[in-house]
Amino acid sequence: MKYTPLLLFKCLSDETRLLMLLLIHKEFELCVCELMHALSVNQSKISRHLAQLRQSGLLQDRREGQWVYYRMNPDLPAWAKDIISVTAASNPDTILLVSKALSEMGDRPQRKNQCCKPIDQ
Amino acid sequence: MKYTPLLLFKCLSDETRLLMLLLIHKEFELCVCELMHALSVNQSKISRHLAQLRQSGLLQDRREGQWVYYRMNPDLPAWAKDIISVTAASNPDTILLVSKALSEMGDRPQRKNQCCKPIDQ
DNA sequence: CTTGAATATGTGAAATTCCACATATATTAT
DNA sequence: ATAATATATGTGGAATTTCACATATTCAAG
Repeated sequence: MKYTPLLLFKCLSDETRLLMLLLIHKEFELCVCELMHALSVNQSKISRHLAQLRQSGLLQDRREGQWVYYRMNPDLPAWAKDIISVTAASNPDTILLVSKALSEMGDRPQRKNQCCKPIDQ
Repeated sequence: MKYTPLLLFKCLSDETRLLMLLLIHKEFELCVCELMHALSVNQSKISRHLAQLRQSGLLQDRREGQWVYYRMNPDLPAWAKDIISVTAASNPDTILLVSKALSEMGDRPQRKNQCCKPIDQ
C-alpha cells in the first residue's frame, strides 16, 4: 500500500467518510450498523465508503460473527495519523452530533475481545 | 471565514491545488506565472484553482504591478497550518519535480523584474 | 436445509468537479 | 489613445464522484 497525501485527502474530502473516520478514531472500533445509526445514513452508502477507506489503507476490518468491525489501520504512516489526530483534537464539534447519536443507540453489538476501549457510557 | 476540516480537505484533494499549496508553503510567495511554469499547467486552470484556494481562505493574494502574488493566509487556524506543514515535511517527494521546474525558471531573487518575460531573453 | 440479520457490491442515474476555450479586466509601455 | 502582458472569469461539456436500488454474500439460529 502506497500512501500519498493526495490519496489521504481524497478520502477525507467527503463528509460521510470524514465523520466515519473521526468517529472510529475516537471510539477505536465500530461496526457498520453502529455507523449507520450514528450518521443516519443507509447501509449501502456506509458500506461503500468503508470499502473505499479500507482499500485506501486507512481502515482495517475484522469479522466477528455477523458483524464486521472497522478500526484505524495501525500501519498508517505517522504523518497520516497525525493529520487525523490534529483534525480530531482541534475540531471536536465536527463529530458532536454523530457521537451523541451513537451513545443513544440501543442494542449495540458486544465486542468479545475488546480489552482497552469500552463503549462510551 | 469559517474554517472546517471538510473545507480544507476538499481544497487538498485535487493534485493541482495540493501541489500549488505545498510549493507556495515552501517558497513563501509565488505568482501565477511561476506556478504555471512549475506545474506545466495552463493559465486559466491555475487561476481558477488559486481563486478557489483564496475563496476558501487558504491563500492571500497581493497585486504588484501586473503580477499577483499568492501566499499562505496568515489567519489560517493553527491546526490547518499544522496539517500542511506535516504533509510537506513528511512527503518531500510530492513537490520534487515541480520545485525543480520552478528553480529552472532562473533568476529567482529577481523574479519580480523577470517574471513572465519571454524565455529567450 | 431454510430463514433472517448484517454486510458487500453491480448498476445506472444524479450530482459534482474539472477542464479548455473564449472573453473580460487590470496594468504597463509606447 | 493603442498594444502587449498578466490574471480572472463566463460557459458548456467532459470526467469523476456520489447515490439509491436491487441483488449477492456471509454467518448464526432453528
